[in-house]
Amino acid sequence: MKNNEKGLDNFPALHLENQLCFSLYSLSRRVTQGYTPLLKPLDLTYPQYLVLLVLWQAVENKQNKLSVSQLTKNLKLDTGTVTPLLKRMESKNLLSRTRSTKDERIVMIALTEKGLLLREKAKLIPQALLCQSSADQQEIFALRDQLQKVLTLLA
Amino acid sequence: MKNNEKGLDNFPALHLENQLCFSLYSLSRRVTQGYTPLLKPLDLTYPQYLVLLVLWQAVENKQNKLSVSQLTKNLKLDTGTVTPLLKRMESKNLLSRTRSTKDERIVMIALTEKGLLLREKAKLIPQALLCQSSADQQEIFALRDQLQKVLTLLA
DNA sequence: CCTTATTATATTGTGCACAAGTTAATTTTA
DNA sequence: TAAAATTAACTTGTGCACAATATAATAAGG
Repeated sequence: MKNNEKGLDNFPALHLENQLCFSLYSLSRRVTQGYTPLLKPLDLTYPQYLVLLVLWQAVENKQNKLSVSQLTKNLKLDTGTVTPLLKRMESKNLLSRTRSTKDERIVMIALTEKGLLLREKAKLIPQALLCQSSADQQEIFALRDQLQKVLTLLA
Repeated sequence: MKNNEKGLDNFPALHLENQLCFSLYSLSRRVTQGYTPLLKPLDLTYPQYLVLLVLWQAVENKQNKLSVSQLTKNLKLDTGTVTPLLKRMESKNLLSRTRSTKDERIVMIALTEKGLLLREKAKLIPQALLCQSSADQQEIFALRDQLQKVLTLLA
């Protein structure tokens, strides 16, 4: 009887621990889980936090409104994800959605006072995560740069 | 008027591109998107493919059954994710779910013939992805090892 | 103009992901 | 050995993620 009739062949390329994809997938979820307890007091989910990061950064550049498409581009998510996400955030009074008068296809997103003020609490989060990670800052930055490099290659 | 009344403070730690978390999150989704066109001909989603990877590897170790909890441990997912995932795969006739007689709390998962044979098609996938990635194998392995290292630190 | 194409957002349907709570079987312990 | 604790899997509810499609407004071409 041949080996493969018993399913005893070796397919090392198919082993879970050999796959970059699985490491990425696991670590990404693990990191999100690390954020959860810090975001819960702010009543935010992780994707909602990412939306606020983009809007807060826009404010620093004196842009107090972003279109939905600018947001989806920044977040690298599609409208099927972002539209309901923004609606949930609107219902929590974190931002407003207003249709542009110049071009009525466009919906502009602006932070509310509540959404802007949340930044004061959120600014403590990155440092808190670094502390609990026991990985030093150099390593985190190196990994981030390597990930961005691969992401660019795939884009 | 003070600077922060206009929201013009700088919060570089809150900038999207400075956050490891966002790079991980984006790249992980991007890699899954790379798998999708290759998995579609096999009628598999990415998490379903991961389940099969675990089961195929078990077969190589002459284990033709794994408990649900062994699967969740390998995949680092919780039962609320895995139970419905396995039911969908059972309904596609990729695997069987049988309650253990020794301990009736335990449900054992085994590949069907169809699930086992799918490995022959799936074994082409890792190489296909490497080819389209334009990143060389050394770099992929280095990144994978770095991710696993961080994952261990956080575990 | 008026049609055709494009763009911006929204909707629908499926499949994860996970917190929280449930149920039932087994193990531990008093 | 009966009560308490633990374990394994399931269920429920919310929130993404994305493919595919729809709708409506604007732009482009004839």
